[in-house]
Amino acid sequence: MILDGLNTVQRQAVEQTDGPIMIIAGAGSGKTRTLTYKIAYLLQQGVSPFSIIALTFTNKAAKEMQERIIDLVGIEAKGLLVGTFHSIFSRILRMEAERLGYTKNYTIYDDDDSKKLIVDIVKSLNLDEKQYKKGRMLTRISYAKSALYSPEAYATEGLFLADDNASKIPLFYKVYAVYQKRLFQNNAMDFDDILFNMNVLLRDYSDVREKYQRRFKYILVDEYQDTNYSQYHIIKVLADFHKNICVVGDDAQSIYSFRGANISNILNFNKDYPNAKTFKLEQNYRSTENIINAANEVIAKNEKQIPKTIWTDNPEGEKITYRILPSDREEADWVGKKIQQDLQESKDSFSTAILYRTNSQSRTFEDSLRLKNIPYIIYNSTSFYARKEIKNIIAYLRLVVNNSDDEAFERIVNYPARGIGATTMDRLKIAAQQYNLPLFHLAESITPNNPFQITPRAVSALTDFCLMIKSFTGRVETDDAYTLGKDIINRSGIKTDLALLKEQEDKDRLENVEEFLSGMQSFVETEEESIIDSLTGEEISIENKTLDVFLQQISLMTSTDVEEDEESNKVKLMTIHSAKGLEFDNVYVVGMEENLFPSTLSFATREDIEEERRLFYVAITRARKNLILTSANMRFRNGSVDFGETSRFVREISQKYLNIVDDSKKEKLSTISFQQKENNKSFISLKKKEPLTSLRHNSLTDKKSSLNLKKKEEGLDDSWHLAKDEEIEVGVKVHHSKFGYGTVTEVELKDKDKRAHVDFGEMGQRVLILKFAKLKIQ
DNA sequence: ACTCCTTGGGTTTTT
DNA sequence: CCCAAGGAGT
Repeated sequence: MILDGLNTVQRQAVEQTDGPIMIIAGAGSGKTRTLTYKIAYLLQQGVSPFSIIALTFTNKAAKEMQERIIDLVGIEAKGLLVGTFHSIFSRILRMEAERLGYTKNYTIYDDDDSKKLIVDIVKSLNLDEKQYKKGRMLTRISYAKSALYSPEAYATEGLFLADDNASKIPLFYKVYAVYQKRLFQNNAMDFDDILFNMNVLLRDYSDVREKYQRRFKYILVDEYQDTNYSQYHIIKVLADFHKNICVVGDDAQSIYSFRGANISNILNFNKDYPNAKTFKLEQNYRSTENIINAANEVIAKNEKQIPKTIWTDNPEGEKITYRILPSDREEADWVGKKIQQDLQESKDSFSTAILYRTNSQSRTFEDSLRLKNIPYIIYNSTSFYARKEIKNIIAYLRLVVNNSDDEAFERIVNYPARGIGATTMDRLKIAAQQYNLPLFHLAESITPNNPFQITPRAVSALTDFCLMIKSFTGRVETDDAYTLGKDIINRSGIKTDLALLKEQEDKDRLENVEEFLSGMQSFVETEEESIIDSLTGEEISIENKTLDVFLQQISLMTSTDVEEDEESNKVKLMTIHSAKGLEFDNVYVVGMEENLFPSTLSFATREDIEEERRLFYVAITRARKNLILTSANMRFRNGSVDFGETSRFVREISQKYLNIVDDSKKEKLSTISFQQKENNKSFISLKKKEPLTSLRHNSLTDKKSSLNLKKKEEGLDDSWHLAKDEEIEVGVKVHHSKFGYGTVTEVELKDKDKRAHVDFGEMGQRVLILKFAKLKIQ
């Protein structure tokens, strides 16, 4: 019997097939295991795979689940609908798009596209771009959509309007309205639209609603604590007929409120479904006892949570290491060296991750690992597809598939250069706005004597361009993605353009293009999926290997969606957010400093701090065996230097689980290995005699910064010298290599270090630790 | 029309 | 610091 591998609660949760079910699954408690067994169990009970839908947050989680189910029950699992909210609903929307006025080839806009569109709109409405910032606009639009407020509904909601007024963006509702109109005109949806429109579809079309309500007899939702209102509502509607809904989540791991996730969805599940059965998976199979104990201590500091006791049978394990280092560079250096040692000790197992709060922290670690020849992979939110040359290719593909895609049109109409410059584009855009038409449709019908003052030469260039695109468009339905994509890349001139250039950078780009093409090829070569509903014989969907399907797929891909062989035997670098759901033997949580983690931006409210704490909880519960926390006393951030105190989260762990090593007070040179002295001579010499600024990340290559340094040093004559600690007194004039001239306003002794508060005038008030600051004095 | 350079602005997390 | 947008020069 397949349920043998489960513990009592897991088994109960699996065997309870019908009715509303909530599974509270602590970190490492076998959540995925329970979910996959549950689906396997349903199949074994004779439930058709076509009547099961399982929703996850990442493609990776979906893929893993699907594979594990196939392992359990074999080929029968085929036809199961397992995927992310966005991927499954965007597929359903493709089939039903016409009802909502889109075509099935609608484009999915990413944040970049959305932001460009917003800038355009803000300009056209003559609004102040500094007040109506694109990022802010997008966040607000996203917020409105996630709460299911259409532009019309938004404009009649007094609370929103009052808030916009108070925030000095009273016309935001207009931006939102035009944004939505333009998206629609472009036959495009942003990420939130996929969920929003799914809601509209279910609300307005009873046949569609009933079809899916009846079809999905069993609905399973992973990471339920991270659903927003829009997602919550889709699930609620879909489950309304059979009411077999099983949600799995952990309120302690809710970390996405910034994108609208609402923790009350999980906290209030029992209110929505009063007869719901709740199961708590509390035994942790992943981590050592020390790690679990520490994690429990940390999360106990939060007020809002579902009571539960996470425990483990695992051995106590090593203590958690907390190591303090002098600077971000030395932090990265130390982590690199430690990983190198670990590697030498256990050659075959290679399960190590470096987790950080912000993407920008990856740089120093990347440098450090590269220097030591340790293979690594960075999961960055700006991934392969975000590279310029790839974005250009994708824009071609998008325009071919969906001629109305203005963002794509603008991006490539003159790449490679074909004589369609800014003036022409401005005129074309004015015309398009006048007629409320997509750019392409205007461009293809324009004549030499047009009323828009577009020159005959430009008209001819535009016509040629449109004809070329159209010729490809005609092949979308018939050709496979690879054949068509290859032709587009060859005939558009992109390849020739890159091949002509001789710089190494262009060669790299050309290589990326080839890689992209081979990605298309493997997409085409994977088996075609045709899904037939075994109950009704109805064809549910056919995923042909055409370009439109390819595009839809890649627009929902993220940096974590890489092939397994690409990530095996590599150190994995990612943000803590991306690490959710993953586990590693060795986990380094770096940058454990107040202001960085928790982030300054979270200090405002208790809720925000609690979310940061949950994030920390997620971070430490990724570790199976070894957990290492590090912090740096000083760190370069946004061009200036930060002095960080130990994060409050570290202090929330009792000493009995911690092994604290303060490596920041030692003579710095002693921490640098022989190998590095060889490789990094100038780094050392800089450190010896230069002030702080030369420790910057790029000190070896960044010419600009050394120039800056010189500029600031100019005017310092020989009478200026490095100040001794005792020379620093209130009122003394000092010079700092980065901040310039200043006056000491206060001197204090803290953590055994003498610190000076210095007023640098325009550069602001700074608190400097004297032993690092290398202040000069006359 | 294109390229290079300067300037200015942002700076948490992402499907 | 890093990027993107705008300006100046070719």
